[in-house]
Amino acid sequence: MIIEQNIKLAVDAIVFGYENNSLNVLLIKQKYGQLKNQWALVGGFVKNNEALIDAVNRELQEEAGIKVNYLEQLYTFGDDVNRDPRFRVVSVAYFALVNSSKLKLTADTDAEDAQWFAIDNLPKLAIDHKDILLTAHKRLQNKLTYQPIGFDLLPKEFLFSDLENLYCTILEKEIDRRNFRKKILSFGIVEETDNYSPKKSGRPAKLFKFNKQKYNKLSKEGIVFEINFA
Amino acid sequence: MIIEQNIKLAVDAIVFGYENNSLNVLLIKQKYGQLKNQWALVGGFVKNNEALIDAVNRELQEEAGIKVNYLEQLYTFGDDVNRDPRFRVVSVAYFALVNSSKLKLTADTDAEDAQWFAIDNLPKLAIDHKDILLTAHKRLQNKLTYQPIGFDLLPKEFLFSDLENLYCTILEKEIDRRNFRKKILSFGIVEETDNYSPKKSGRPAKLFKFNKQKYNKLSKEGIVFEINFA
DNA sequence: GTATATTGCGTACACTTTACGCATACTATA
DNA sequence: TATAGTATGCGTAAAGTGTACGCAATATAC
Repeated sequence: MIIEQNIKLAVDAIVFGYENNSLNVLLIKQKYGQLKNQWALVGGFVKNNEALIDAVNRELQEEAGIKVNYLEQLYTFGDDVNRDPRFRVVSVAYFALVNSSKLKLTADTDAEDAQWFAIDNLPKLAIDHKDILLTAHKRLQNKLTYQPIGFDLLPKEFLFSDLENLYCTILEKEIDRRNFRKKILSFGIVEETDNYSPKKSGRPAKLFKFNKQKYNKLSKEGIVFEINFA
Repeated sequence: MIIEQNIKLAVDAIVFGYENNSLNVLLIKQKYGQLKNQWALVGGFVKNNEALIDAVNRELQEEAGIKVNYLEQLYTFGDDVNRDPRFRVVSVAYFALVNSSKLKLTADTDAEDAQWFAIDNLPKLAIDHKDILLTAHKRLQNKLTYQPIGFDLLPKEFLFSDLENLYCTILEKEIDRRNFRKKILSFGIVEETDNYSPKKSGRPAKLFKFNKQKYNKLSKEGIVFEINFA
């Protein structure tokens, strides 16, 4: 009975990037096989002696040439036995964040092309990858409200206005600039630097940075970092 | 390359029950194979044309003879390629809740025995099932604070003191009885019935019931049900 | 009756969220 | 160099929520 099992196991990664007030997703164009030339999530089959997480990182490297800042398991898609037209595939989806501003995408071994797409302007996607992407989008929106993961989408040093716009863009709502600043600063996990950003107009703004060590410390003490704006 | 994949896919269920101020977990004693006579989570291999969720419900029926009130995917365990001594198994774990008070466990086809164990008095478990269980326990504690899933552990009609004790027991902390009552009632998703519970001492207490329709309605409107007590 | 136990309601105080005012420090342009 | 425009950074009052209790009500046990 066990020996007869004929289910393939894959991993997929939903990689989010943020640039110019736009939330973007990394997609690759399939190079081979039945799904050739279709846009799809980064992903592939798990090797026999490979941890799931290693499989994801390998595919990220092979298909887009990148390393990500944040990676966590999202959900395992395996209820629709026909989700893949080729044969039964159960896919463990992972949720990833990168700072895309200085990133160079290089479609490698298995991909014809790798590109960023705005979340609100996606192409047609292979099989059920659109559903997976929507699940990931919800997770991102949700997680952003109680865990400071937005920093993984930004450069090391950033403006408060960038951080604020990131929250506005991802959560799709207006946030009072002054209350947002107060709230974030009250957590004590962002610090101002001595640097200023070159700007076109308005008062020069300090660059800030995220103190990950302090966050980890406070997090272990059970302190929560919730952002809740009506 | 795909054809050479040799990974087995399983599902496991962590079933929680609550009785007499004790949070319990359902375990089964393995009947066959290399893990014979070891206590383990309900679970087994997924069939070729079976949805993951169907596999879980089937195993719950086959190994313990039960249907559960609440079921959701928890996490997929597949990073340690040697977690199962027999061969590589990736397991999709599910998190389940039942009202165990009127439940009859019947170790069926694949199980030698099926029993409840208090979460703080567990036997030695097969392979990595202890880790899976701990993950589920954390999820339960966490989820209870923002989603009204406690009702799935109680009978249809229950005392406010039962509900309160359930929260105290699972969250492992003291809760002010009067503030808890106010908070829960403010959600508008529990209603009093005309029935009273037979008690040994103290003022007779009304039985309450959970209004799931109303919860679903309010939930869709974006209302959150957070319980946060210091 | 008196002691004990549990329920159900109410209220004051502290703390957090929310809305918004305004000085500051730069650029752009006449 | 005056003036308009723009974004930053700090502060404060009002509304809302959480927290810590007090206490009457209604049962059982003796």
